[in-house]
Amino acid sequence: MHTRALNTPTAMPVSFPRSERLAPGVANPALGGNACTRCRLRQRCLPTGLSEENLREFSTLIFSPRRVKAGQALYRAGDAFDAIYLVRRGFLKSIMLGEAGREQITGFHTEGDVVGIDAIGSERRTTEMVALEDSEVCGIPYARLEDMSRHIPALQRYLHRQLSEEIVRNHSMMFLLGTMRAEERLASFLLSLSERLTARGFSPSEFILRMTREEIGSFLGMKLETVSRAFSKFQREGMILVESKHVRLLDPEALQRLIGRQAQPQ
Amino acid sequence: MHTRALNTPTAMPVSFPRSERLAPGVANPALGGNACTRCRLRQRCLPTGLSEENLREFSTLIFSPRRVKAGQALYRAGDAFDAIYLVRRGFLKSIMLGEAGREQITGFHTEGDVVGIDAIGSERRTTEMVALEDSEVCGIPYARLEDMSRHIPALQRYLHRQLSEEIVRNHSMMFLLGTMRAEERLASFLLSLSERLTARGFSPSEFILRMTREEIGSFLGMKLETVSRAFSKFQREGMILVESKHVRLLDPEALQRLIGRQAQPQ
DNA sequence: CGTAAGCTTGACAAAGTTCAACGATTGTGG
DNA sequence: CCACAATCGTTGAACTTTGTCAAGCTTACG
Repeated sequence: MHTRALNTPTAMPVSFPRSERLAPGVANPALGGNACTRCRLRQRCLPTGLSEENLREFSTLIFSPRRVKAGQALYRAGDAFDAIYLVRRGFLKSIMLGEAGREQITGFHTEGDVVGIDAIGSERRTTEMVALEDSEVCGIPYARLEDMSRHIPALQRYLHRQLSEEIVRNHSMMFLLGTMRAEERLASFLLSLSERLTARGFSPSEFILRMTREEIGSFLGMKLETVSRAFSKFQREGMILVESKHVRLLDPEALQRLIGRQAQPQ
Repeated sequence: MHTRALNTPTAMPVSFPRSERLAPGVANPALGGNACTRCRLRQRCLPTGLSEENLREFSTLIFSPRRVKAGQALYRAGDAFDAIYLVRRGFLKSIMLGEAGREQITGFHTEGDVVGIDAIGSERRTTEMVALEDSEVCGIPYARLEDMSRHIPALQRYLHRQLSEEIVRNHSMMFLLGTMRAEERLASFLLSLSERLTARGFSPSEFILRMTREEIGSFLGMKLETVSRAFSKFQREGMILVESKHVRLLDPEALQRLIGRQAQPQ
């Protein structure tokens, strides 16, 4: 039935950009110093423009990959902030906790993403990072990264770009939460998910949601029932096919149009 | 009535990042290169822990203060990103523009704040910064700041702290927009405004709003009528006194309680 | 195989928006 | 300096969107 690879943990991407693959499951030679240069994600996660020597030096920074099982936390609010992480495999959510048991998901993260960078400047974590499926991350001790970025300009630029991207993402999220209605939010969510998966070599139109309706709702600032109804409506109107976690976008332009219409001057 | 001296920095062209390309960051003759050490805001806006020498060097980075009149833009979306700014006086809003004329205010800024830092990593501005009252900002060319932060660790830390604070602020905003109801948002807004003003030595309980109801609404993701009604309700219940832009907090604890109650487990 | 978790849907309630009217304030040009 | 226009703020009433509660169904899992 499916002709395209889905974004399941087992499926390999169909057209992985510059596919440079290590046999899946092969243990990373612990701190080999050049582990990164052989990583299948190096195009995506490493700073560009490093010399061979710099790359080797950078490589020594990195902790050997750490596993985080589904449901487990990579870090919790209150933990000391001492490292940022590169997601090597899997899928995670970051959560912000407030008073009265209120909480909100502030992001979903998958392979190639840098996570945990938001705590820079504070001593402790203010958010929590929890795996939604079995995942693997590479830690980079932040103090050493900061040091090293002082004499490797490309690394400094890399760090700043990551921070900047975090800020830009947050801004679009504020925009979404501040100006869009429920259906627009969901449409926007689906399109951006599709975009991110495409950039990783997966099918742009068909994917598996790794999170529950409740988690989508938390992220988008709405209740799970509203998420569910919006999914059903999109399906009824022929824009998507949805069956539980399995989604297929039939008419992305329609979703885009749904977002675009609103509010003209005067 | 203000007196206007035509040969002061006041007369700077509005579009200076584009046209005024020469000598960015050259020490301002009028201010003698150590202007910062004598600035009334130095405790608040400068990096801490700089040696005398470093401080002097940092000082040479800074453009002489530039005025932005109420209603004018410091920069617009699409402008080249080449500097960040320290607000020396006044009050500004940052705006994010979307399709279909949608827009959202993503922040309000006043003296001592660092603004325009969000575009790091991109070539161009993605947001717009507009003065709500006559304001004055000091520009810092970003490229040179990045350079200099390489050999002055305290400066690097300063930069990272600013970025981090931006991220943390954005997260609380996402939390507010994602989990709070209209009245909670407004209460939260008032309390944080009070907090910020207190930190600047103003009265914690009485202040003048520099923005309209519509701007508050845009920031908080609600309509101006809803803002107005919430104000009226707070007043009716004795929590605040409000008369147009003039606000007095009578019972901050009640506002705090209003936010705190909601949602228990199971 | 039974229980828990997740998803969908309906009916109703609550919150927020829209539209409209009107008063107050501000700013501008005569 | 006044008069007029424009902007801003408040409030009511009708309406729309979203949340709440409840039921039933499916799927996952021990």
